[in-house]
Amino acid sequence: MTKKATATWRMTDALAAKLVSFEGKVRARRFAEGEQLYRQDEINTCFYFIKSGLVQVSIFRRDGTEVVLENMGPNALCGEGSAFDGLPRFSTAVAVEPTEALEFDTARIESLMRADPELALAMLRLTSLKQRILALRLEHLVSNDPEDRILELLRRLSQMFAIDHERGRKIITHLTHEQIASMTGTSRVTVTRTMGRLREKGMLFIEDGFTILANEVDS
Amino acid sequence: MTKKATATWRMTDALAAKLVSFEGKVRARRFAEGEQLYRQDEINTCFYFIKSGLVQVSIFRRDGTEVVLENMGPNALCGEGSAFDGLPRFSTAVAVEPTEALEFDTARIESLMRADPELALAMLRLTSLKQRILALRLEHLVSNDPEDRILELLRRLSQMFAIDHERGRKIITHLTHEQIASMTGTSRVTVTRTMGRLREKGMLFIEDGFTILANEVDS
DNA sequence: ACCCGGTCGTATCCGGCGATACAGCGCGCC
DNA sequence: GGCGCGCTGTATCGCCGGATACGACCGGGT
Repeated sequence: MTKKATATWRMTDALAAKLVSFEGKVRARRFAEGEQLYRQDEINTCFYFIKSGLVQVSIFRRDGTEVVLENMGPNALCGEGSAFDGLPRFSTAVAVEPTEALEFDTARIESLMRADPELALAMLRLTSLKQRILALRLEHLVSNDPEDRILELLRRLSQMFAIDHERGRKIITHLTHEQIASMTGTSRVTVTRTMGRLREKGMLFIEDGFTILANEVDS
Repeated sequence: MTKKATATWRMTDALAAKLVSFEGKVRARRFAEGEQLYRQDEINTCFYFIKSGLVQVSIFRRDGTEVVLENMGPNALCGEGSAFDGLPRFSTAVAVEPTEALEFDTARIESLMRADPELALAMLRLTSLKQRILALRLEHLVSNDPEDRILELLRRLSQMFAIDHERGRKIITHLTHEQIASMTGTSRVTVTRTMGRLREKGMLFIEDGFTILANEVDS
């Protein structure tokens, strides 16, 4: 029941390799637990490639509630959204574990891209992936059915982190019901209720703290 | 009460100019009303810059319901999401008016970007903007309050299309309640109910078919 | 004039989610 | 060991949005 490794996002190894190759050419940074990489509403032009640690990216709503967008683990990129369009950041990123990251500055990215034209393509592929994930989350959030919302999250985790298991795909990321609630826009109670129902239906199993998504449910 | 000009998205002029400058270097295409630019689940590598016309981008859910992502009007880009990551398209784009577009192929984009390094940067700025819009929609979709969901849409339209008006910002895009419902994940009935409430509260006015968003509501 | 399709307004009913409260439980910490 | 904290499982209740149905209105077409 390791509490660690709760990441909910990562990129393909090829893209990660491309970004890692800039080690030495960009600033290396370390963030302590609880330190912010960037904060909602501020304007700056940096984005971060996470080498190790864990960063929670979330939006704080007017009413004070927090919407968790992702937990970015090793080999994830964050902050590139507001780094490029020059508008205030729409999310906040805080390290929930000690974190090592590479800091790219879009003010200097042009010269980096000139030196390595593949960087631009890699970035585009990556932002495209993020766009896809966001659109799919949207698709399921318009539904008010919590089962739908939660299954979408589990399927995504299954694709990104799960390993094969006799009864399905074992998701090696552990999220509390409260975290799931905050990512799916439901209440904590509804998450347990819904996951209970899913278990009864045989779409889901719990084994020593890990969630197993039945194959036939796995899209 | 023109029925036309129902676009819900456009980009800044500077970015549009950059893409228009490729006229002649990429394929020009025309789509008849009802024709599809691309279809959900298929794989291909093209994306489109819309010169004139109107294209509806939507996701069809398993249960048959349709989630409208955007109505792309002149100076909008669509399809770049699945063009770059090589995965099946997550949305369908169909021309709802006769449409002229420039067709970019990511298979050839590398040479285009080499010829004009600014293209990559323009694309990144654009996908970043889309990421922002999607994230903000997400922020409000997690809320189950229809008022919240609908105001988010209206604010966005206000920023993109509205003109100043004595009582607020006049949104020159006309959407039916049904379209709003499909974009906000509520029912048609709830949209009229909610907009009625907003009108009573003085946050909203209707004038010859156009919606006016009161200034103090305009974020 | 007539019909008709699309849109907006409104009523009723039902189901299910959110809020709240509380009980069991595992784990870590003093 | 004992205590406390965070997580999970349930119960109750109130409220509100979805489904459905129906009527009014408007514009276009024949």
